[in-house]
Amino acid sequence: MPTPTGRTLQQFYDALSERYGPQHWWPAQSRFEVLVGAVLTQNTNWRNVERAITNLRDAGLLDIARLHRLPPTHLPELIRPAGYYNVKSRRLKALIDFIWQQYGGDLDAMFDRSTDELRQELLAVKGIGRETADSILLYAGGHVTFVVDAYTFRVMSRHGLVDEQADYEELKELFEGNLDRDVRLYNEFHALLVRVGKEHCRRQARCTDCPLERFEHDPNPPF
DNA sequence: TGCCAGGCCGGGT
DNA sequence: ACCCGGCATGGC
Repeated sequence: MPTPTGRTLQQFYDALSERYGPQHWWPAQSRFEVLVGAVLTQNTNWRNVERAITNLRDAGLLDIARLHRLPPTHLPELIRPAGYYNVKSRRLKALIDFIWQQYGGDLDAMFDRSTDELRQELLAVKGIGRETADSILLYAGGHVTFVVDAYTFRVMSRHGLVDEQADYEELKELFEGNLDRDVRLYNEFHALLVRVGKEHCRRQARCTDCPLERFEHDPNPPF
């Protein structure tokens, strides 16, 4: 995709990739753990999510069948460190119930579905929004769907690369429409955006020592 | 100490 | 179609 400035989203990715190297996302030991983490990390520091996941692992509950059998009243205390533990318990339960009823608890069967169909089904589950659905699709299912999150918004808008008021689907389509359809690329790109967001793009601070400065304030946004 | 962290929902305008 | 309050812990 040539542009007026000669830069592409791929080059934007290259700049990040060169600076940080591979991110090895999603940080999990199984696909099911990705689903759990995707729900637990909603508006929450990943460090706190890790504590909750450790609790589940220690209890032998990082397993869809066991978690499905677990009385719902036991879940909040286990995931307490992740915050919002009451709502997240219901959301996790709703997700597991959905997989149980629609796919007999079989993740392979679930991910056999087409990306669009499965995305719609996941979005119909209470507590599963767009980012959570896309994270599950990409990082657990290996589906080619771009994940947008708060960091994506912040990093891209801070550097004048998207309109401040762009919404989720708009930003998602920007990436999907200007990159090769490649799971590895989508995986790495989103992880890198989180990385640079964490290190250089805090909410109430100007970006510092950012590898993306050469993309900034371009009167002719490259994409 | 107050602000922040890999959202989402439901109700109100 | 937006806008907002609620949800909650732990780190800095």
